Formats: sequence, structure tokens, C-alpha cells
Amino acid sequence: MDAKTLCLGALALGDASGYEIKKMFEEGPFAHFHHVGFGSIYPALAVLAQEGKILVAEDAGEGHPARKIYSLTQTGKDALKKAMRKTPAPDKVRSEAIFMMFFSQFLEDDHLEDVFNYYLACYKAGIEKIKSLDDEGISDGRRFIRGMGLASYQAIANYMEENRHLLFGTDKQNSIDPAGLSKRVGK
Amino acid sequence: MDAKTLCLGALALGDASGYEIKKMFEEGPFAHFHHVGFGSIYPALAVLAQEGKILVAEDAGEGHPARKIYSLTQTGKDALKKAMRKTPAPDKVRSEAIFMMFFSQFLEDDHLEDVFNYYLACYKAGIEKIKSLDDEGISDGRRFIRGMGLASYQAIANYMEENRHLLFGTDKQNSIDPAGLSKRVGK
DNA sequence: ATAACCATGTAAATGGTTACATGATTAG
DNA sequence: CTAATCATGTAACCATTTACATGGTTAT
Repeated sequence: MDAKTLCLGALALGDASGYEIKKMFEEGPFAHFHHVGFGSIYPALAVLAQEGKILVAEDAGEGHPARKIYSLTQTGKDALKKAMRKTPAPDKVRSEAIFMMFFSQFLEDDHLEDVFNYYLACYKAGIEKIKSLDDEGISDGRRFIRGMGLASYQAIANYMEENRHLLFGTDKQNSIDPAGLSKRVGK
Repeated sequence: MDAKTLCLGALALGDASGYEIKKMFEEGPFAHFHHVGFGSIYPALAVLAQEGKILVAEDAGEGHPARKIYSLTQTGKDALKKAMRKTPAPDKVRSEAIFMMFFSQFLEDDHLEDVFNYYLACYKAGIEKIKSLDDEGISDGRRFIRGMGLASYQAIANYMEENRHLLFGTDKQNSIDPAGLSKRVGK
């Protein structure tokens, strides 16, 4: 799913500027399952407009800098539908925080604690964020995914709070592989 | 976190070939929070070996094609530790399946059902996979992350089963925005 | 004033994915 | 005999990320 399709999806929720689309992926409705940066959004929007999939309206701005408000055309809607008419690719997750906690034995105690606290705080903030939203008037899919995000965030935050001791409880062994370094990894 | 660091992490779990490292990210211990393909692993391994961070042992193979078994050196261990001495980047998730369920109103009924069933089946398989593993003798971090993965997978699978009706229960409205297409997206 | 935020865009660099190319071994 | 799995590697392509460049607005 490329930046173009993602922008089409964002605009299916309502007209928006590139800046607003970015916010939808950063803290808005897509935040917990997709990401796009400016460097992908602006070029994607330019191409989409050229292809007639979106329209541009210049907003010379009162109370804010000049901006461009994009809106979906029928061609754009069709393109979005077509892009979703396939088997979804498997989820791709990249979590440095989990990688670090996985290798907790390699980290300084205080750094491990920082990583843990930072990560837990992210999930708690996410939970509060979702809870603060109003579910009235949104689509079924959106409501379903919102609930799913909340359920998974809560499960993770609960797990982290209840299992802190697994990471911090025991005495630290400052070695990678106390049982012998050159053991082959098992099947 | 680039492919080199990821390979270093994989080798911290025990000596392995490039092929085996791939499997660790596909179905092994890293499967639910990171991904790397062959096209990243083999070049990364070559560079790592050249930098003295890993050693190569040719295994001319009995019962399998020839392969190269890599092992971490002290330099490699230090490099892995150093790579983790920083604030972790925010998680990056890309889920086409969630994107599609979010826009359920755009999908044909049977396609939506396919996507839903496929996605639920992935999580159920993940749960069984984790449950089948033996927790004896693994590191604290690894055990902690394994439990966290299980908790979040179970929360998602449960949510999906209990809230199916939110996606399939109501009559389909085959329109993007029944309330008017050109409404601006809210703050 | 100054920092934070709103707003748009480009170019270079990085890095990952896909396709290609090859070949051995094992299970049905 | 055929498909699946084991095994390694390269090159072209594609996409994203980062840095750069610019400037208006709002709150402290």
C-alpha cells in the first residue's frame, strides 16, 4: 500500500491539506496501523492531482498560512476501491523498543527502565486518546478498528504493568549467552 | 534499526546461516515485531563479516545444500550493545488488512469477509505458535516479549470474534460519505 | 522575542523489496 | 517425477526518510 493509496484513504474521510493528512497518520485515525511522512505525502498528492484522482482548492488563508485543500473525485474513489480489491499483504511491524526489551540483558539497567517507561507511556497515551474520541457518526469499519486498537493497547499496557518484574525482578547477568556462545540456534 | 543490527541480534541467539536468520524473522522469535528479507540479510552479513563483527564457517553440508554458519565476535556484541544505547524510534506498523477493514464500506461483502477471516486466522495461528513454545532456559527479555506478544494477539483475536457484528451486522451502505462528500475533515 | 506550530515543497541518500539466477535435498 | 524446502547471492527498482529551504501565525 503506497503513499498514494494512503492519501486517497485519508481524503475519503473528508477534504484535507497535506499537513492535515500527515496528522491523520501521526495522531489521527490511522495512527496505530500506518505511517507516512511529508516527503511521501506531497509528491503523492501532486501525482494524484495530475491523474485526476483528487482536486485542489487553494486556500489563501485567514488565520493560517496559505494551504491547498484536496478532495477526492469519483476517479479517486474508484482507484481507492480498486487498490483494496486484493489480498492484504501481511502486517509489517518494526519496533525498536521491543527489540531492545527482548535483549534486556544487553542494556544498562537505567536505559532498560527508560525504554520500558517510554513504551508503556506511549500505550497509555494511546488508550486515553482513543477513549476521548466520540464514536457517534463514524463508519462501522472505523468504529471496529478503533475498538480493536483500544483492546490491543489495553492488553499490552496491562501486560507490561503486571509483568514488569520479569524484566526488572531478577539479578542481572551481564552476559549474552551464559550457556556458551557458540551453540547453534535450535530449530 | 537496520538489517545489520537485526542480524547481529539474531546471531546473539546462537550461530545461524542467512537462511535461518530469515526464518527467525518470518516465524521465529522476532516474527511479531520485525521483518527482514533475503535481499537485506545476505548483503548485511557480508558487510558484518568484513567488519569483523561476525565470523563465517563454511558447512559443506551432509543432508542439506552447502551453507555458511555465522557467529558473533566480541566486536559484534559490542556493536549490538552500542546500537541499542539510544532512545528507540517509535513503532512503525503497516497493516493493509486493518486499512481495508477500516474502509469496510468500500469492499465487496465477500472480500471483506475474506480479509477478516484471513486476518483472524493469522492471529489465531500466532497464538497457537507462541503457546507451543517452551519457556525454559530463555532470557528474561525474550520471555517477557513472548508473553506480551501472546497477550496482544489474544486481545485482538478475542475482540475480532466478539465484535464481528460491527462489521457484518448492519446493512451495507455502498457510499463513502452519505453525509456529503465535500465536508472538511474535523480537527 | 522566541518557541512552537502551521504550511509546502525538493533533492539526496538510504535502505528495502522484487526479480532473477542457480542448484541441492526431501517428501509425496 | 514433482513440488516444496533448503540454500546463497546480485542487481534493478522502488519507496521512504532525512535534510534542506522557506515563510506565516500563535502563544508565552
